[in-house]
Amino acid sequence: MARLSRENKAARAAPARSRRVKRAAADRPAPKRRSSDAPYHHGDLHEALLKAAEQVLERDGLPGLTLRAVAREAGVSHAAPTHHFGDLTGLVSELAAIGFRQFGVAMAAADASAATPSEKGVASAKAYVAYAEAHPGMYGLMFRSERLDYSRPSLHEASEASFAGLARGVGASRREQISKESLSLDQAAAIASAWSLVHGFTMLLLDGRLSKILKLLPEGTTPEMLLTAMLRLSAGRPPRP
Amino acid sequence: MARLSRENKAARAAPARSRRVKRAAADRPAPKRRSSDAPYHHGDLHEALLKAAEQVLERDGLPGLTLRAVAREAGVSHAAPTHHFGDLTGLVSELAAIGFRQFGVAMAAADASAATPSEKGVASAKAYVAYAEAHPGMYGLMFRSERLDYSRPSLHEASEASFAGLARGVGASRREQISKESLSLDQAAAIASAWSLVHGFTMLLLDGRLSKILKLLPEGTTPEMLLTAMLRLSAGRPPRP
DNA sequence: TTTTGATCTTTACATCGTAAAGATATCAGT
DNA sequence: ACTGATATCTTTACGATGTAAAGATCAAAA
Repeated sequence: MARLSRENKAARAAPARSRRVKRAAADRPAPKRRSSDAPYHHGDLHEALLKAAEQVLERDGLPGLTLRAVAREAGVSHAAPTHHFGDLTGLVSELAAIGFRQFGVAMAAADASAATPSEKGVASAKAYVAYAEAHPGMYGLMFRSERLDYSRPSLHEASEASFAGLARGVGASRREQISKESLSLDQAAAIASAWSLVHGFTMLLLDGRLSKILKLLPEGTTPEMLLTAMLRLSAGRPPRP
Repeated sequence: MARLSRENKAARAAPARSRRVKRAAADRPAPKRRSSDAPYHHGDLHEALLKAAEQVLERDGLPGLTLRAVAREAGVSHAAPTHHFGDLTGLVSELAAIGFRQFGVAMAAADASAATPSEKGVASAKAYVAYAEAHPGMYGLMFRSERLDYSRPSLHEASEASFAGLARGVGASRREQISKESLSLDQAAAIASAWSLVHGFTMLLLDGRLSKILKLLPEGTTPEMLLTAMLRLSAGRPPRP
């Protein structure tokens, strides 16, 4: 089951160097990249840590995303991230905020690429699922992590923006303005339905819970084709042969 | 002996009793229930551990569900669960199987309580969400835990049964038989849509991501009312004032 | 140049999962 | 009834993790 048992599999770089060399700035961490984008003290941690965290996340999944693993990946001591993010919740929340921004960009691009409101809806839904499939670790972090702190401004704002985009898209497909003050039950139901459908589909797909359904479908049917059929249904169209 | 002065933060029950009395079977663990269903060695662990695990889960959430916390709750040593479940994955998987069975019972009851296929669908959907609201820890364990082992027969079978019930319900509402051999794209889309909608709604609700929408609705609008409106929409009914 | 403060490293500790060895009670076989 | 075998539970031990605290190091202000 690949319990990931020993965890020693890292130990990639500089196992012997820690002899307390003192002085010798050229011998800094730098086990990985050493590009010129290190204009600061030891380099631009904060940014480097976030990149390392995303790599660890997509490589080892959510359970592998630990402060120490990120520090290893970035080639710094295990306590270095603390100074930049406070604790694991801090790091994870900042990373999730980045995810929501990437996600928002992808959704906006899909929306802009389609002409009619109905086409925009389909394109957005496909982009939604496509993002999750391309970045399953990130999507899981954003939507299933118990360690997110939404009181952090960056995360709050980024996720808020994602939601606003969704609400605007649904409003457009209904040809009405979505107020920021109040919603009719019907508007709320439309928004919640769209979000629930696509979010639920994505979660079930990432969790492998649709594989049985997909296996019973004609050879070569992709998740995207299934999603398309679902959207056709919920749009009230007649079944297609 | 009786080190035990470690991990005392809980210490909810019987904190003084661990005096190592040797001999004296009546003084066994039994810090909690002491019913007559203890026909075995020290009592019926396995069952007691599962009950303790559910309590810990619903009290402290998924992150609080640790092997040692369950052992504490049951009043046994921290390594006792290992012998019954192998590891944390084992315990968690068995507990999830129990959850799927509870869940299946609730869904079947809802289905049986309604008359027409369409009413059955609505009742089932409400029962789905109601179960998750009543047992948020369990639902999270079943649908968002990364530590489930579906190769375990009990879990595989229990979750399989849940899915079969869902497929059967959707088939009934479409007045057609769902084959176990193959599905049409339309049938698959109907099943996946129903599941995605209700599962997505549940996840978003439990994560608090619908609270903003609910807050913009007329005073006193409950999640269930929102769900009802959503189901009305997806059934293709006209909006209701 | 010297001091200061931010950045990073060491060290330390409590908790967790898990393995292994020691204790204890139940049961089978005589 | 006694004795050994076996399942059950406890102790002990180890590596991993998050996090706090103290020490070291470097950029830049003074």
